[in-house]
Amino acid sequence: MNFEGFYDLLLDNLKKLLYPQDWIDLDLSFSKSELLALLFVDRYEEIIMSRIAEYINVPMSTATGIVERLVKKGYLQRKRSEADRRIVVVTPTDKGKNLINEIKEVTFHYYRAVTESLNEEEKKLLGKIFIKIIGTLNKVTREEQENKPGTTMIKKIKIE
Amino acid sequence: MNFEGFYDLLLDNLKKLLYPQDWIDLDLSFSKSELLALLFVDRYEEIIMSRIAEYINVPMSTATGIVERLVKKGYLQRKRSEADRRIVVVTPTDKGKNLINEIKEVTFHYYRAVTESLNEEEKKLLGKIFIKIIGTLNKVTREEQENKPGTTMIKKIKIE
DNA sequence: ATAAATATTTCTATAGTCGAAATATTTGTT
DNA sequence: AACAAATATTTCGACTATAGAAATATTTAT
Repeated sequence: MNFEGFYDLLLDNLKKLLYPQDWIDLDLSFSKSELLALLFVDRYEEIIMSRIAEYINVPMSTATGIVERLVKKGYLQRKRSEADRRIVVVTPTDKGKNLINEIKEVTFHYYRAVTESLNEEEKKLLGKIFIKIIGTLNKVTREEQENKPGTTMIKKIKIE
Repeated sequence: MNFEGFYDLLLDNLKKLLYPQDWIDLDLSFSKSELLALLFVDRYEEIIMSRIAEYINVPMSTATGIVERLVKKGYLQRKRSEADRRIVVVTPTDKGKNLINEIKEVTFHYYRAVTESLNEEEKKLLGKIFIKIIGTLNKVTREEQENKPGTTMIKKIKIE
């Protein structure tokens, strides 16, 4: 596939890519951040507010709102840490855990739909490609940020 | 890659996927819809409001706001159709076209970085997977919509 | 004992979205 | 030709999500 083809394909499907709420069409009205937060909390089983804000990349004040809504909907619960009473620990409720399992199932459904036509070797290769791509994308992004004028930054250069 | 690995990878990178404004980090503060609208208008060079609303999947009232902002920022322009004066035709300005070219360049930059990092075999498989993924997303979404109760629809069933 | 640091929430302003009503224009009907 | 219905779009008002600043509570350092 050449670039032109890729670009057209991207345009055709960008809309779908941009609204992943619709990927996981489970009749739940979640904002993107809420979805992220829920998945993140489930992953670590127990997590503090600052980590959530850090992970979804929003200020604490926003994170408060996101978690607040998930608590109101009954998917998460908050409690103060005993060791340090400034800290708020967030955990999924049973309802939250059930929901995440549903999401995992839907995800699995997609995974299988894509991979079922592949043989073992291809599946293995796919994993490698995936990781390579993500690595490359991260690298390019980082390089671009370093090249950005205006922002003072240390640029690492290779000495051969 | 098995499902567990895939799911972890997805979680790690979902955040990045969800905020594609940051992919195309060009120092312009665009909402997702604005980006979509701009790319869409550029693609057809000349397009009417209803098509825009349809494409980005928002009500007309929202589309009005989106285009309004892009016009204010100088990327798009509106004019009334001579043939039918109810219709508003939207076209990109020169500034808008330049911006889109920049976006295309950045996209190409990423595209090349990824394709260069892969060997022939990997590229081939990737192309296959890409098309498969998009097809699957389209299919699954469609099926889910057909299954939604309330909306009357024809459901196609396979006879074996 | 008190100042500084840390974790979080509350408050206020702002941007984007949506549905309903309003406006302007065209098409169909008699 | 006259007027109702249909179409394309915008305006208005309500609501949600987000962010920065100030406030609160608690812990750590001096």
